[in-house]
Amino acid sequence: MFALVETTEPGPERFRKASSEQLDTAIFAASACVKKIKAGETLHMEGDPAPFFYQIVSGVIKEYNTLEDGRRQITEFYEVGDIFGLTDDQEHLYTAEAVTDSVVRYFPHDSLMRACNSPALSRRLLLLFISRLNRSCERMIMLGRMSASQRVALFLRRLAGEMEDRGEISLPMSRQDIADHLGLTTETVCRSLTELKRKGVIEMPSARRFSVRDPNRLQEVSRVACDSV
Amino acid sequence: MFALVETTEPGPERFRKASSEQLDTAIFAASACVKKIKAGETLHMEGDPAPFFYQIVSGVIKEYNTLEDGRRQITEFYEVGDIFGLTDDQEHLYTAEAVTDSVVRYFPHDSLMRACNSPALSRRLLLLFISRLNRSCERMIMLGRMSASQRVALFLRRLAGEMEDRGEISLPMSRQDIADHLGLTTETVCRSLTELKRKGVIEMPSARRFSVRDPNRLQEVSRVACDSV
DNA sequence: CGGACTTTTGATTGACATCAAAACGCGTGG
DNA sequence: CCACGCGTTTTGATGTCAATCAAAAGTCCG
Repeated sequence: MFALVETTEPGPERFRKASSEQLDTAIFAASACVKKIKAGETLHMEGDPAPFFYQIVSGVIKEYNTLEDGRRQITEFYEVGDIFGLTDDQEHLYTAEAVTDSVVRYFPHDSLMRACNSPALSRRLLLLFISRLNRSCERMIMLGRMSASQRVALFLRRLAGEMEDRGEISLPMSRQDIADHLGLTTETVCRSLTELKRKGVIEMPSARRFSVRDPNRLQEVSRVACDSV
Repeated sequence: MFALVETTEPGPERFRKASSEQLDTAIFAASACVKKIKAGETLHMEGDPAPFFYQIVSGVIKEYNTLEDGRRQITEFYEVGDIFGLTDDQEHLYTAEAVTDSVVRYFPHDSLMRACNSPALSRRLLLLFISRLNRSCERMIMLGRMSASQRVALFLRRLAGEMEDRGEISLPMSRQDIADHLGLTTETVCRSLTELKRKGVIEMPSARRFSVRDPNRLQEVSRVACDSV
């Protein structure tokens, strides 16, 4: 369980959910406990003490910040195998909330520092963080320089890419969540999705499922300026 | 030179340029070489092979991505002591270009992996990366959820905070650079600055220098919605 | 079936981008 | 020292994309 997994690169993507995300946690396992949480429940809030960090066994967890006026920025959706809740000081900077019913295992915060005694694990951790930084950089480009439809298209592409699926893909998060992740409003997310459906780029049998009908068009939309035709 | 520096925390800031940024590079030093580059010259481009990573001896370096249509997203400005150019595979994902005439020392890429043999250094690296991730998360909030004036105010506050100065602070980068960092246009950056000047929050003796007249107001502007009064 | 929440569509507004041009700096050469 | 040219910064006028406001349609569950 949670073996050191090496996957092949999925293609010429400049940014990708790193294979190193699949981190061997066997070394932590001795001290690991498991916890179930229901959709909508929070694991911890911003400012809470951080005795633990987590790895997802099943489900989806979102990590976000809240501004004074209630606006949120979801920094990441985590899935099976992902590790989150790492912090340098003793408190969490983000709120972690379950998107779906989930199971996580948790590890004492200091086991991370102990992990540094193992060169092999240190390297894995280093690679994990580098890939996280690269992903977060992609986010900056998205948030800083892309149009609404580009953001939505890229988001779908990432989901589809990770799922490695040609069939139907689940969209476990709400429109509000997507909006808070992409720096948009629910209405704008909806309109962008409608646009993609109208053009025949994607299909949505229900609000929380989609499939990519025209991967090239989807890539096109997420790469260049905005809408044509 | 480049001793292990521990600084005290500057205050109740949730995000900050981590003290751990000051990383002991003595262990790399055996293999270190020094390079000078002039303002506007690039150290490396996106896609270049990445035999080295860097630490700044003097000057300011910007790291950015370019989109197909020429738009840029500057992911970070690095200053004295900062380390950059770290990558997991063998090529750089970002372009690094000197903002001012600069001096950098560079280290072979694999010395990073060798560093993992030292538990102490591994811990330092881990903390460095965690603080980088936290900073990049602050960026996401800024880009995703803040107004133009909030972004500019926050940018100035970060500069002022890092400089730890009550007097005049240098603004080494151009308006275009600031815009490309904040996800805005030069014009909007200008207008926001003019606004702050008009309100008496900052003073600008020249386009590339400023001082904070009213730190509280500056904080206020960077925190809540937008302009009042 | 009814109520509450989520998603979608429509109308309007507003913030920032874009387009355009003036003002300002700054280095070069007369 | 001043005139010139060029790049950067600033201001102004206008346009546009996404936010906001509002309401209808769809979905889930008791």
